[in-house]
Amino acid sequence: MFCKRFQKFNILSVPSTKKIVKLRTVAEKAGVSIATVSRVINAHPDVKANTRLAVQNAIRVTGYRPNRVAQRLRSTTKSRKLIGLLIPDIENPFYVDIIRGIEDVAYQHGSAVVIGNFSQDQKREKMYIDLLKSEFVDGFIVAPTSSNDKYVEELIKEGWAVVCIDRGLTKTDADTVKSDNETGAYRATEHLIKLGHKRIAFISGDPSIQTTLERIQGYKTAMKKYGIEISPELIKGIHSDFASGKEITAELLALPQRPTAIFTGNNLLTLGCLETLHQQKISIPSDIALVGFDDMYWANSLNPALTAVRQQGKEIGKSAIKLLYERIEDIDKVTVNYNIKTELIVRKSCGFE
Amino acid sequence: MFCKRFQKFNILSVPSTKKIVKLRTVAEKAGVSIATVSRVINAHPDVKANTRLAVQNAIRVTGYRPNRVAQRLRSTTKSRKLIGLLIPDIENPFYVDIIRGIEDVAYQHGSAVVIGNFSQDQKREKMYIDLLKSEFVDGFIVAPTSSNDKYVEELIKEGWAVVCIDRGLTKTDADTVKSDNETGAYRATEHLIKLGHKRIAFISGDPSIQTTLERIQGYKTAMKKYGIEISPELIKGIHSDFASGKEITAELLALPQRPTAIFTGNNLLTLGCLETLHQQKISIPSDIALVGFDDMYWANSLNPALTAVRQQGKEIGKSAIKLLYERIEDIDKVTVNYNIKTELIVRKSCGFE
DNA sequence: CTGAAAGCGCTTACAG
DNA sequence: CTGAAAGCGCTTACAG
Repeated sequence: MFCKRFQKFNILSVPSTKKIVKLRTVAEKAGVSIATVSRVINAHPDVKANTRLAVQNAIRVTGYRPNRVAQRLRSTTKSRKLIGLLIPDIENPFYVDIIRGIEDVAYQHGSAVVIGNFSQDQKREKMYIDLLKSEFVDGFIVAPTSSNDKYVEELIKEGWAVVCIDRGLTKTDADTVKSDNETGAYRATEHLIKLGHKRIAFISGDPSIQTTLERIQGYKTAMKKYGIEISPELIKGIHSDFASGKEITAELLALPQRPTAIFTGNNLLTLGCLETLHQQKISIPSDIALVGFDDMYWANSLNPALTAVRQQGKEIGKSAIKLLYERIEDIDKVTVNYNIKTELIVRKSCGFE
Repeated sequence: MFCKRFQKFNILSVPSTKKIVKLRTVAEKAGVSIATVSRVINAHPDVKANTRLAVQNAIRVTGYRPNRVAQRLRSTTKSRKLIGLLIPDIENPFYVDIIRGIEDVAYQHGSAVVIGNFSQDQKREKMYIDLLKSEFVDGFIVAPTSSNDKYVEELIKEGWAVVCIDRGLTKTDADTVKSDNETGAYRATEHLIKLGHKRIAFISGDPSIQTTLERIQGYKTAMKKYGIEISPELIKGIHSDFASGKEITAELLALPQRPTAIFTGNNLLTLGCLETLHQQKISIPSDIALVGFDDMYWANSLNPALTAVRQQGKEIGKSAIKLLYERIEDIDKVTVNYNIKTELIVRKSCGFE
């Protein structure tokens, strides 16, 4: 058979079919049954040391690798090292940080991660949930679309191992790992207040998301604490994306009485805000001070460098997958809530204290 | 049985085991054999219309979803809609763009994507390749670590469907989708030259990567074309990351004869460069002009907005997965090479023409 | 057009 | 401690 694909490599070579070393091959090599080989692979204790050695040797010699698909189909009880990850918006680098943390731990455990990005679209979310169920993942890490995301609730009720990230669920108990949004927003607002600002705008992001509400709460608490009146016109949120940041900043600048400081609710909003500010030649921090939620990798390359609330995205990811492993191990254990602490990184976009 | 997990929801509820509607359930409901149900699911033509309707109805009523694991184990010939994705560095947002393109098309096709981020680490790459093989993915999309990445070559030789992204393979024929790096670099350099610059530095990134070499080539071609002498001290590359960008910029600035313009080889290098520039209070573009390879989402939020070579990351991803589907369909078809065009986006970091 | 049966590569009681 | 056998949920020749 002639194979175009390998012309460059060797004109006579034939496409080898995918190599298939099975349990049977190893068993024959080692002179035992496939059951015994299976036991060695699964570290079953009741195998004689000599037998184990012989099998391990046969595995090495044959280059055997278990077929994970067959393993997954056969065994219902144990974890088969496939994790489903449901991300609301892969364009938001905050989630990429989380993915990195998850992937890091998954790699240590030999788990594979199947990713589904649903772009805040419920239909798409549902499709991915169904798909991941059909793939019989061990469990799900998911950022629910809302705090009463019915698909995620259903998943939990059906008995799947689920860990929520970034956002929790109100009606159903679930392990949750998120940032301490309220404190983070509080600190950022307080920082601005201490610098003498009173007209502080908050570009909040999508107000239907719990995270947004918590950040608004933090902002308000700080304002109240320092006895500053809260003007509703200064708290604005539509979506949590770049375009909204841009647009709302323009609205804010057009206000009869301009804010002297802006606090943006996430990294995309910050970038949108910056674009408008630069376009209108507003200088930071002399004309307007700026703090952003999310301390991204580019924050220090901005001019001026951005003062920002750092969320430990990678840490959130790591905690989430560790919790998921525990949940897989014991589906009925008490649920926990992790509030990963945030940190205000003071740089130059608010001026100097 | 008491279940802590559902306390909040309903103190009496019991964890339902995962719902299992199988072929058998549907078959009984429809009064046919499981073989017939299977045929309907797989859109086999030889099913009587009435039967098909009855089965489809039973599927709907029972809420049946095929077990993809069993499907994958059983059927060797057809695509089972699981794609393996091997990414060298998920921290580089360029790859995130690619992932988005891939995910977009995968979603349309009902494919799941298993992701492996190997952080430029060959051992990790190997582990993920083995893992994805064991999962019997339909095919791989991979950015090889180098142009003679032996693991990827092996994969192809073994008969797996593989599409390379961002970087090609020299010794083995493979479908490849990448940016037209040389032209992109050429245009950026030419832009600087036309603005009157002669001492143009190029912070190239990791010189062991093919992509880097192509960009260096583009830079050199432009310099020669316009009769400008190439000073080796102005072409520097270590790694393709933030730290290198920062470091090399500092070296460049310390040169007896400073460059008047810098061209950075990727988005991470650009950010590193910017940090050093801002720290040293070098003003852009009046002290130094800057062009970056990669036009990221933050480019327009910089001050000044960055002139950059846009790579169509999302487009690369889309083309790659489409090619992969074709390759899965026909493993022996002639390989193709796509050079996705780049575009110079002129903004303000080089001054005005 | 449809069904009975074999089998994908494993795991896991069960028996010895 | 080990093996023979059943079976996970499907697909696919084969026979009718």
